[in-house]
Amino acid sequence: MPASDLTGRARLREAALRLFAERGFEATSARAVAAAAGLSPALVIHHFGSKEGLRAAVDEEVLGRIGAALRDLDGDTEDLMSSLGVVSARMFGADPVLRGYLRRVLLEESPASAALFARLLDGARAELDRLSTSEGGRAGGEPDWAPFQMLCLILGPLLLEPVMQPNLDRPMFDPEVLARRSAANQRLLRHGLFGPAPSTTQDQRGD
Amino acid sequence: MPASDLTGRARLREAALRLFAERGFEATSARAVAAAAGLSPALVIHHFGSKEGLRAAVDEEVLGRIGAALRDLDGDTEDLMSSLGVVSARMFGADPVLRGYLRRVLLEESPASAALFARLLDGARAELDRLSTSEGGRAGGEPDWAPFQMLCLILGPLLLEPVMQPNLDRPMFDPEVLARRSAANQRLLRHGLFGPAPSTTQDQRGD
DNA sequence: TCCAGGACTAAACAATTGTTCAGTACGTTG
DNA sequence: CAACGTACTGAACAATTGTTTAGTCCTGGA
Repeated sequence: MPASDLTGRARLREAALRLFAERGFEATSARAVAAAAGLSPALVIHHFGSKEGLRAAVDEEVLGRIGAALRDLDGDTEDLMSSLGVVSARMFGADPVLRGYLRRVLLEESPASAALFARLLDGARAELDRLSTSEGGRAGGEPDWAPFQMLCLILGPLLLEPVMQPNLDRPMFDPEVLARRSAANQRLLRHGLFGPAPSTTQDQRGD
Repeated sequence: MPASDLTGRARLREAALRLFAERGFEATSARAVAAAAGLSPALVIHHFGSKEGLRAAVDEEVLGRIGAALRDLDGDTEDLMSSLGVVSARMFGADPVLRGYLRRVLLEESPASAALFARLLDGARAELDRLSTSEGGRAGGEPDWAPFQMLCLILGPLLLEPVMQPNLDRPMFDPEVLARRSAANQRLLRHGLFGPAPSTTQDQRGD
């Protein structure tokens, strides 16, 4: 039981993260969180002031993890167009709980979620700028929409996982499946759906 | 007051659709639905058996509307690649309430939502088949992922509307904005992000 | 006319909700 | 040792939840 060597506050936060991701915030009672942490419901108030305070703490924790992962990423920009794919793989792919929580956060209209999305959008824009100069050409179409399109391709699988997974025989975020999807996304962004054939021995990083 | 000439059952269902779309199912009380419809909470039980039954009725209504729109669509396949864009425009674009409800439905893992998504996926697949033969070439990359990518581009704006809208100065589903986005999506699917320049006098249908 | 049935309501039900309160155990500091 | 603050608890609080019950109103068929 590795959860038990955490402080009570942290145990509550972890349990809340898991339950909020599974059932959503409204559908999760403070009692359920406390029970999952093996503690008294009154502790939620004692540590976080209110259930809403608990949500804020979980939000902060999650956004912190994402921020850290994004910061780690700036170091290894080995290949163009690969970075956001690595994010998607390392972060979204790794932890199903984090995926579930993010899925719910991105659907709300809280300032925090809008800020997170704006950050992701900036990342995509920067990546596309680098990419377009290296690719020689100017950005196609409406350059305003390109970063958004890119984000749709990356976040789509995250958001649609619950409805898409039943149509597949393998886990969507299995490393191999994710790598193949990333490769397909790269090809789409570069050449469209009907571009040159994929080189079968291509490396499988990036997005 | 055009809502008042509906039967009580329909008024409850409409109010529920609106409130569920706004706040979500769990966060909406049966009393709130009844109050919005100007009726007694007991009527929810009388007409639908339970709050869950009300949700089922709303689901059926919404899926019915979508099904009808999809069926209407089969007639006018004027141009390749345009159909799903028209769906997105006519259906998702038209009604913000429907958008909100769909957004929430697609995030759940109910059998109904998976079935709806499977239908959309089939539509995308069929569209891409038609498109790939007309386009001369075989489908690029992993043809398994192509329909999913297409759906991500179409459903992405729907799902991400709450977090994306704050980054824009015009409504995301304004007809003109939506047309421009559809055109950008078409170009991406055909030629990638760095393909030929957009012909400025292009018509604005499709996706 | 009577009456059967559906639409509809007010009032109350038990259960669950977030939260408060009084109090215990415990380590730290004076 | 005393005092204190912090982690923590069980029991209770008021409010809200979905649902039930008993009953009223009204319409349509016999």
